[in-house]
Amino acid sequence: MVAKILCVAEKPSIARAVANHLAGGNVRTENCRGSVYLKNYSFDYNFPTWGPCNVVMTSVAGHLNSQDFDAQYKSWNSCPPEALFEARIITYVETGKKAISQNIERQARYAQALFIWTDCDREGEHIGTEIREVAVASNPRLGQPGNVVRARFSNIERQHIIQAARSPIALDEAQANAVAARIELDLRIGASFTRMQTLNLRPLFQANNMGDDVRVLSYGSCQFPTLGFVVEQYFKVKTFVSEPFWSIKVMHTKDKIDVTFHWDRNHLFDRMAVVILFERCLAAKYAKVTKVQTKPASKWKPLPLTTVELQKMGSKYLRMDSQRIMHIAETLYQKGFISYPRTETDQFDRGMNLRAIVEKQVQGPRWGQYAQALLDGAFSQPRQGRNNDKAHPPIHPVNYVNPDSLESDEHRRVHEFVVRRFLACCSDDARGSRSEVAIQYGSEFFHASGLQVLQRNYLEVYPYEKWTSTQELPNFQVGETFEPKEAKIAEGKTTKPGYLTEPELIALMDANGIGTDATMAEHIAKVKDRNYVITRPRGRTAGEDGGGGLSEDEAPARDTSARRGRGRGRGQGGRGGGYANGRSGGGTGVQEFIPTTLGVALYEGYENMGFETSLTKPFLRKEMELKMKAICEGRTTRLNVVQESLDMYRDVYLKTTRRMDVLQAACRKYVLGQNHT
DNA sequence: GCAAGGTC
Repeated sequence: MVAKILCVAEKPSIARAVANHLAGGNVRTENCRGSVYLKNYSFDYNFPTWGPCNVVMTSVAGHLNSQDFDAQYKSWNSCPPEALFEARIITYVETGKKAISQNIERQARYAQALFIWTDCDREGEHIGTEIREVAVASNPRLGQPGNVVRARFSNIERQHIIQAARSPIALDEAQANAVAARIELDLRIGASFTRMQTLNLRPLFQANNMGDDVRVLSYGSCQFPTLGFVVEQYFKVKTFVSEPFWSIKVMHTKDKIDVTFHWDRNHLFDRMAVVILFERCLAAKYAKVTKVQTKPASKWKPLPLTTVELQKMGSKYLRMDSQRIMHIAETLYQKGFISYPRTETDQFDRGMNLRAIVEKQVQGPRWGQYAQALLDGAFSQPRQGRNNDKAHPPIHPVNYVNPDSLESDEHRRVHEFVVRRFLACCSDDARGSRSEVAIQYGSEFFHASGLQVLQRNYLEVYPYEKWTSTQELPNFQVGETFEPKEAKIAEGKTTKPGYLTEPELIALMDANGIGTDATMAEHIAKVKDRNYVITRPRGRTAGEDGGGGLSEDEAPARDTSARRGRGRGRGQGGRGGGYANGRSGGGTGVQEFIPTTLGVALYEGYENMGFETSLTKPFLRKEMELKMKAICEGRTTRLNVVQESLDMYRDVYLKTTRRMDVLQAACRKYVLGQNHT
């Protein structure tokens, strides 16, 4: 008798890819009843484990189950919010997912084995247990040991998939348990704190006709740290005090070329000290060349594209916010133009045929010639980053599409970026030569440097980065002495930092483990939606609005309408710049984040309570991550982690309600313009 | 009406 095997992937795209690889062209495709995008693929395959089989390959679409509190807790007035720390949680399949779970029930009924093909990460392991639960309920025989297995795969190259099909392993229960703990904690803590905050603070706003601004005062383990980053930068801007500093500059002209030598000490904050050192320079009268050096310099090509990098680059150069970028990347993916857009991987698998992907871009009107040049010999293997999520390759174009056929300019910009980034990855680093001249003048040392760009290489196809030659340095010889044309003390001052921009916020979230590649943009959108922060386009230059504007360090934003046209550029770096290709015009497009009075009030309120572990800082989320890791490694259990964490949050919750006056005072201070004390 | 995580 031929065995029937049911395979279930995490998403339709994986089901399709795996089915095509295993079926070798002989596959029957059926629509899944009640779902427009789910397909069932039937084919025959000879698994070493089960012999010749009839296979049905299908998928879910992410998590199958949802969880919520028992119906009796539904109303916000049904119980004190802290009851949600213990309230019974029910797990159910949402209406929209019924068709998916029914499909698995039907297909599992006569299967001898269930072969799970979810992503090989923690969430994938948990989704695997959800699939198993549905399948075993429909066909208890699958519950026998060894009848539910999973595939171990880290990309969808043919050979790799076939290898995975031949060597199934067991689901990792520990990883699934870690996720179950996260789900429970996020729900209990999020819901209880959200209700508590809303019920206690909203009346304050309503009494002052600000009820419309405050629908829900939500708390979430990702929302609050995200808000915290924005508020902390706001305070840095607000409390910034400019400090004067002084430096020495030495100017000279040789071979009709003007050079400025910069002080090795950069600058000092003590004017008298600078004056004394400066006088020693003048007293020496002659400067002596101590070093002349010309050495190769290169600017490295970018790493293969991850989701976080796409969002950072996009919000910096493509004039869209991260949520918009992800939405567009998703549609490009679904149409088959780019690979899966949610990936942490910044290394291409060695076995991947990158030249074949480059070849598809040869017909592109704007970058086709460049792609052809890569194929004609300029191709260079991409750099390897340090991240690999073992589930997806870096984001890359998979098929050629004529940009003019894409539905909007935003789609064209995101698509063009993905293509150009990929081609840049497959190119050589930019090459140049850097010359340096160092001099001693009195007791002090100075230097000048010049850059000549010799081969632009990847920069030709990647206009988002700049690397330009500077004026060449005159010819100096070591040991040569000269009397500088001019030397002077230059005065400067430290410049005010800017508010957080979207790429900076994403970088902070990424570094602190707040959210995942797929959810960061949602958390940012959420704190905007909650009226905790607003965004506005970053102004172009200091003092541009020519007076009359509000000063930089006034109160935080009070409404949701962004005030335009003020603000100043950052002192150093990170200015976003314009989109290259001569299309920069009109503003940099990068958005900056400013907390609202409400956002500052929540932040300050919790800070003023003086808890050891602040809710507005990323440590708690980090701790949860560590605990999940401990579950995965068998050092603790799901039950332990849930109990421990709930005990801790219960404690914070209790302290918060006891000191609700502090939180309320902060709200009054910022939102209602009243002083507390 | 609450969270964060998958995914369409």
